Amino acid sequence: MPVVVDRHAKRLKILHAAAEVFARKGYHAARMVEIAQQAAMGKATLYEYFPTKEDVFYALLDHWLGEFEQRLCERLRQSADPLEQADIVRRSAVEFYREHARHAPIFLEFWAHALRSPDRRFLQRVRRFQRFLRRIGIRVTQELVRRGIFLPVDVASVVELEAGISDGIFVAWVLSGRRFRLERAYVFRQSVLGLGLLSEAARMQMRERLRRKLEEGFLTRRSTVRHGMKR
Amino acid sequence: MPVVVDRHAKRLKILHAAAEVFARKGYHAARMVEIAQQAAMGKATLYEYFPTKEDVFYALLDHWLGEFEQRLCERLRQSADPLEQADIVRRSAVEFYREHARHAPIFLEFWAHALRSPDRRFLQRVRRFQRFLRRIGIRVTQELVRRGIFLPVDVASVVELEAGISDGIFVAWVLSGRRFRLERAYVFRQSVLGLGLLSEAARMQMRERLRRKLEEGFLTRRSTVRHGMKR
Amino acid sequence: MPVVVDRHAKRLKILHAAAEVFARKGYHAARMVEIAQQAAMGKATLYEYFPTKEDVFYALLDHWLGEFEQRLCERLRQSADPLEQADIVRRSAVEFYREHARHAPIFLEFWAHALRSPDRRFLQRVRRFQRFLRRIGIRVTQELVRRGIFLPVDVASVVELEAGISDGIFVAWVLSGRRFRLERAYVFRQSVLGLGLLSEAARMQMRERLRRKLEEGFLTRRSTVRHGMKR
Amino acid sequence: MPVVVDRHAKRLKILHAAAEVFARKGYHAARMVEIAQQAAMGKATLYEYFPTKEDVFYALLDHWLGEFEQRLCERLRQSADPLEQADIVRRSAVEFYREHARHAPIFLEFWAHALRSPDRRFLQRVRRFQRFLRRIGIRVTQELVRRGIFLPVDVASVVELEAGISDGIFVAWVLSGRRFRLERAYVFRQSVLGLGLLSEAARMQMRERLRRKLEEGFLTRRSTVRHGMKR
DNA sequence: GATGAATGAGCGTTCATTCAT
DNA sequence: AATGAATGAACGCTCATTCAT
Repeated sequence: MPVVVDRHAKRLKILHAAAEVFARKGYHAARMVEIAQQAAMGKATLYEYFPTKEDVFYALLDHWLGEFEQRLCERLRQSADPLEQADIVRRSAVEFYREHARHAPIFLEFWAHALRSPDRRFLQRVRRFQRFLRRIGIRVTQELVRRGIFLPVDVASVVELEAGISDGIFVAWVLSGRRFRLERAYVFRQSVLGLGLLSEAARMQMRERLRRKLEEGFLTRRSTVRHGMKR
Repeated sequence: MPVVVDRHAKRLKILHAAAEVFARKGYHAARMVEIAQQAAMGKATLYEYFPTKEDVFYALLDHWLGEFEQRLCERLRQSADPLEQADIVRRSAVEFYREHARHAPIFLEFWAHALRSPDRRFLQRVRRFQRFLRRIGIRVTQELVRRGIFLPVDVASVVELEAGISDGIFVAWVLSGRRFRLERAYVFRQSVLGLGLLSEAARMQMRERLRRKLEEGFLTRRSTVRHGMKR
Repeated sequence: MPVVVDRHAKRLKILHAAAEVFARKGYHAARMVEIAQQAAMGKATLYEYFPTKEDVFYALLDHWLGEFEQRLCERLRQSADPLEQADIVRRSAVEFYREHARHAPIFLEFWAHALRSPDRRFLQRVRRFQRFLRRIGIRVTQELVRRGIFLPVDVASVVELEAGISDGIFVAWVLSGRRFRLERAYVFRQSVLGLGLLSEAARMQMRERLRRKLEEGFLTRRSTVRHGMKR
Repeated sequence: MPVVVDRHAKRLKILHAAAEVFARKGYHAARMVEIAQQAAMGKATLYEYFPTKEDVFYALLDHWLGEFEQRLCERLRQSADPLEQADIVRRSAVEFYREHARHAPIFLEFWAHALRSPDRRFLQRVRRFQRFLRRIGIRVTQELVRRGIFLPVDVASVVELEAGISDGIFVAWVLSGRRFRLERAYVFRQSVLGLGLLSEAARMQMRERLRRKLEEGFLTRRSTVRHGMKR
């Protein structure tokens, strides 16, 4: 039993080390020996836990997505209100990305890798995660429509769009060198979508608040993307 | 003079070959010899045109982005109306992505590469392209606000969001195995944003049409992401 | 501790193998894989011990010169008499060259390489060795002058000349296909220099013996250079 | 006929260009394209004159040695006195080396190459040159012995030694970074050998002059090898 | 005759993985 | 279980040489 615990802890240690090195160098430029050094263990020990380098990469993907899935499930269980749930999802995503800010470029590689590796696990895992997120999104959105808060819309499309926006903001954030506040961008997104999707009644109620958000934007003076990009 | 033409034509031939191989295998797994074979020339000939493999990769990025920039500029010159210009941008983007559907995963790699290569050109080029797009977006959006078509909003943030959404839809499209129609997704996005950003007056006018779009969605029955993902 | 021994032993094994291959093919024509085969190990193992081919080459130079320096130092410690020391130097040089007869051409390459490689270590090492030899030569010659055995001469020049002669004989020996006895050539050199540099008193004493050497020469009938060169 | 002249001139032009590049980079690091550029002609044109790179190298060796042989022959024809002839040989050698000071390292490479190239021409040509020099040396030395100027010595050995010394001084000169005056070193050599080989009668006559040379040495203060070597 | 464009054979080096301890 | 030493398969790149004009 303690052996199992140790084994699991060591696996995690390797994954954390791998995350650092992958983030720093990229999957291909990362060397197994660097990961081993980062994990403060011998090179061959890695192979006791993962049969190949690609398996380490996959395990990292699975670990992160699984962790997020689990955390989100737990939190959603604490509220039945769809609006609150929408907030939980958004906050969880932001939190997750912020925690892994250093590792952000790895996600782009996961996607690229998933699309081309003969190893189908990557694409399958990514899609499973997408289905997971979309399922939640659909449940929440359907409830919003049912309650008359949202206009009658094609729920699946809205969710697909929201998910895409989420990834898109993330990409922009990473490529900009993380020069804006991710939370504010998500709130801004929410406001725009809200103004677009809310039913007339709900809209009337929230209009002023949302418009103020739109006027504010999310690109603060000190960290405006446009300025940051000038160099 | 014919030499110049030949040289340029051969450069393009190499880039097209490289695009195929990079798309099929990914940048790292792509072998120079494969690119040479694909281009129906000797391996060393590549090196007459590009000093390193990374230079081929960069040249491809530059070629595609430059091509898009140029094409978009030409088209925008043909209209002064901001609404039409917004349409031109959207249609050009969709057209570009569709043309390069086969090469789509390469863009994810460009991004990932830009974020980590010691070769700064990649990031610089990507950011230059982003500035180019955002500059146009800002001009168009400002005009829309000025004319009272859009609500008063933080224009830079809206443009940043729109750009992010655009990339996000593209990522979703690619990861889904291109299971939905890209144009329809863009139109859907436009409708949601429109309902969110339009001034009351403009909104009244277009509401019915936009709502119908929202009800329709962009995930057709035959090519729904959820279905596609079942496997 | 045994690890260190092994590591050092393996390094030497590689150097010996490299010496064979360099001697057979020359530095540039020598292939790393040949050296590895000669050393009965995998190609990559070489790189565990030496980062580049040029480093192997340098290590060989350093190893040989260092070995000679060390051996010579030890032997010189056993005698304080300058005449005996001159003999020790001469005998050590001959012994060294004979031991490395097979590798002789490599030395020409060391010289050529030292003169042109951007890697300054080669030239620095060769010059350090020269300084080492000249320092000893100067000490010995100064003593010979001080004791009145040699005429008053510019010691540094004599030593420089002697060193040059030594290298020159070596080159002639190698280029002739080693067709004369190296020791005898060195003795002959000693006799000529002796007759030239000895003071009158010393000269009187040794004249007959030296003249006999001069009459004998060092090109034996069986291995005359002129004969060897007829083809 | 004019064609032949042109062809010969162009051959020479190539050889001069090759000499520069070989001297700068060494035989192996020298690129055919560099030689072509240095010769201000197209790369393929070289191949109209020399079938391979090694042929250029050989032609250069042959050109230089042949030039020297021819020049020496002409000069020797102008005097019958062996002492004068010895001077002519020495002066010609010094003159030759000085003219080709820039190319000096190439000679080390000729030697190294001759010893290992499967192309026997190199060794044969070098040895032919050695025979040529030794033949002259023997004639001169025999005459010196016959006239009683030199002691009775083994002429072939003396000549072999002298040739070796000549090469040795050259090597020392090159490796030292040409920090001493080559002529003075040769004169110094002559003095030492003279004092050693002259018969009693001749010795008496020249003793004072030669001893002064020995005291002077050839390492001038400003350009002493020892100083130069300290760095 | 002169040449630049084209090329494939070849090599140094890397690194994921295995093995012996 | 843990590891450093060993390794071969693999690849980017070079360059002497050839070829088409």
